[in-house]
Amino acid sequence: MKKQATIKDIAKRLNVSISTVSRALKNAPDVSNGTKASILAVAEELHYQPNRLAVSFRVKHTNTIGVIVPNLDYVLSTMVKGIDEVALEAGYTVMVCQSNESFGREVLNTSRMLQSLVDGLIISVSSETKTFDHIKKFQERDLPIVAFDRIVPEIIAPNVILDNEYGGYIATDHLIQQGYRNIAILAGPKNLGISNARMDGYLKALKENNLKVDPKNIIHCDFNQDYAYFATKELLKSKNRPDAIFTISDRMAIGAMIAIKERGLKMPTDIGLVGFNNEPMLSLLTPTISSVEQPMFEIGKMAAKIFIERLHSEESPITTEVLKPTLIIRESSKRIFI
Amino acid sequence: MKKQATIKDIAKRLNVSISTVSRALKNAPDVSNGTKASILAVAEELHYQPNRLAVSFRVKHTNTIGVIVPNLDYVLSTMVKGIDEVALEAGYTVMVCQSNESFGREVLNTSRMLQSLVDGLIISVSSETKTFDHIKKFQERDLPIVAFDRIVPEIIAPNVILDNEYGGYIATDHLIQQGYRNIAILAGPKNLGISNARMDGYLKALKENNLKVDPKNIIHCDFNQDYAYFATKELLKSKNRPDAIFTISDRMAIGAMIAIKERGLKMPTDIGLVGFNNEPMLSLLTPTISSVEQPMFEIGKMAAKIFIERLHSEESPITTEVLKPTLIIRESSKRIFI
DNA sequence: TACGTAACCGGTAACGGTACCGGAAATATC
DNA sequence: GATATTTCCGGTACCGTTACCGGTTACGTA
Repeated sequence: MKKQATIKDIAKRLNVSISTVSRALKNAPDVSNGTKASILAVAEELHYQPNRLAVSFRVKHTNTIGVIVPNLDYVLSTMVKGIDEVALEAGYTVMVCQSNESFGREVLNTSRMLQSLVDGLIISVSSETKTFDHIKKFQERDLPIVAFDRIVPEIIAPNVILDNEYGGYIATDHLIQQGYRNIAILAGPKNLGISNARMDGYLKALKENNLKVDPKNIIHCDFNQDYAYFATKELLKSKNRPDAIFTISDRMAIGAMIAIKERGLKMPTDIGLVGFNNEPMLSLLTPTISSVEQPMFEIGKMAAKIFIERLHSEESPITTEVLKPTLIIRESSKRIFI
Repeated sequence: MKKQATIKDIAKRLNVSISTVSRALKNAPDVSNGTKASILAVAEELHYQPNRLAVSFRVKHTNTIGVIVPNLDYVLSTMVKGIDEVALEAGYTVMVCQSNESFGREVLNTSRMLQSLVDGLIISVSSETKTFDHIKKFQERDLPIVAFDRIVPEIIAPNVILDNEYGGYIATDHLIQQGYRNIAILAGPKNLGISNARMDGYLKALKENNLKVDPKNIIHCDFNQDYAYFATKELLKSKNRPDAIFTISDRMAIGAMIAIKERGLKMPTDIGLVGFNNEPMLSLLTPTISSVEQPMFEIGKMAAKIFIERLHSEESPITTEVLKPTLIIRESSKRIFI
């Protein structure tokens, strides 16, 4: 039981040629129903399993799609689940690799994938990634790539991303509607795409509501919780302290929350807080925290869908799909009850 | 730039045979240093990339290891990260698939992996999985498998699991040390391995401390938060209500916490609570919740390590590695201060 | 009857490598 | 100087499958 049956075995068994077996197995039209049936029967009997490696080697594509993500946190892993969903549906196998936010890892992964002939790449680039030659190699081989979550500049490829500006806008606008007037933003690192986009939304909302922008209310800091904690602590010390904070990630919101509590301020009365991503834990905190929710699953599905389209029709247009987030309002920012 | 260079191309270029090129590329001893160098140079120049598919096809193994997990939650995804770590180190590529806790998906995934000739399987089975033929197929083909996280009965293979009994023990013992005497357990579904093991630890701790077991304090319910909430609600109504609860997952602990708060009880004074897994959010709740922490990363690394060992030395012994969890004590159970 | 046309099937090359065998040249051994 | 031994390299079969090119056979049509 160690050796796997091949089409040769079943050909021998029936005294037909391997070509006939090959055709019968893929239900080609030029095989009689009789032989087709007997071939199928013998295949069943011998527990024949096609050797995908041999097929892939022959036909030069593998029906597997490479997926590279910086990590598998809540957001990314549900996006991957979305990719998985439609890929499986369409008969593709998904190969997931994590770059761990490391450029080196990402390059290694792309190289391995290229060598094993994945049919293309769906990628959310690492934060370290500044050059894109490793990705361009896919294009040189005419393999489709689609970027999601984080967009890839310099590369002409479909993108599936969140409308980050809109996310920043609805979060800020909501705070304004709740009567907050001196709203700070804990933005991410400067020059980072999503960070700036979310901040643009913030600025737009302020402008639309005729609120002036106070530079002191715009804080750039790392995504992590501790930075946000210290930044908030500083922010709350100032004489004209903000009465609301919008953070562009939930982790940062947590940091801000801790600083707020330490300062003895109450949410939402003294100060409002809105995060980004809507991680499940937010509804467990006291107070529960408002957040902007991404359609993660849909983003994943969309990315895979577009990928498969491009795989089939050589020159489908290169689009960038922008999905809208929704605001989940909870206690931390709900000051007005109607 | 569309076609990839092959050893044939570089052989032609140098007027040597493809065998020589093949040998030179893998640094075989019977090629002179001179030709080796020139071959390497030309390979570089032509951007030669070995076709892994061709190699795998020829040598009948792929240097990729299949990993199947029920999902990619906090625990599992860091275990996968551990697997990734050592696999990459050892030159293996990892192929991760999620079964979504579905038996059908799991079977599909194993089948695809078998067809694409992964070198073996590292698996945490889905909760639906009751039959194991799809896994046995790997063994029939002499492919190593190792089970982790959830053990696989009926299959003779190395296991890497947590010492769940010990986990239950330290959690319960800690509660006892803190002066709690009437300790309930929210166990998982009956007949589930990890559930029973953790409960055994609970029972052992009670026995060692000469506390009698009250059957009403043992609740079997689903892993999810809502069940735990309702179960706890019932539990707290009884006249002789427990003064501490140990839940075998953090999700359940959350459910219990909500019920406790609703009832107006204070942790840790009125009632103690300990969860399992130590998900990051626990330290953000009020009160912060104690929990048993798994060495997730280590479990993943260990699984991969054992896997690779078995891959290389045909008959290394079949062990089951049992890693110890540690207890993280937080506010929800810390009643005695020294 | 003869011929054209489907319908069906077989033979074979090829995909990119590896492994094995064997041979020639260079070197060592006596 | 003849033989034995390395050292280095080429030839070739082969892995499992598909694609392509033909060749039979059977059947319909004139």
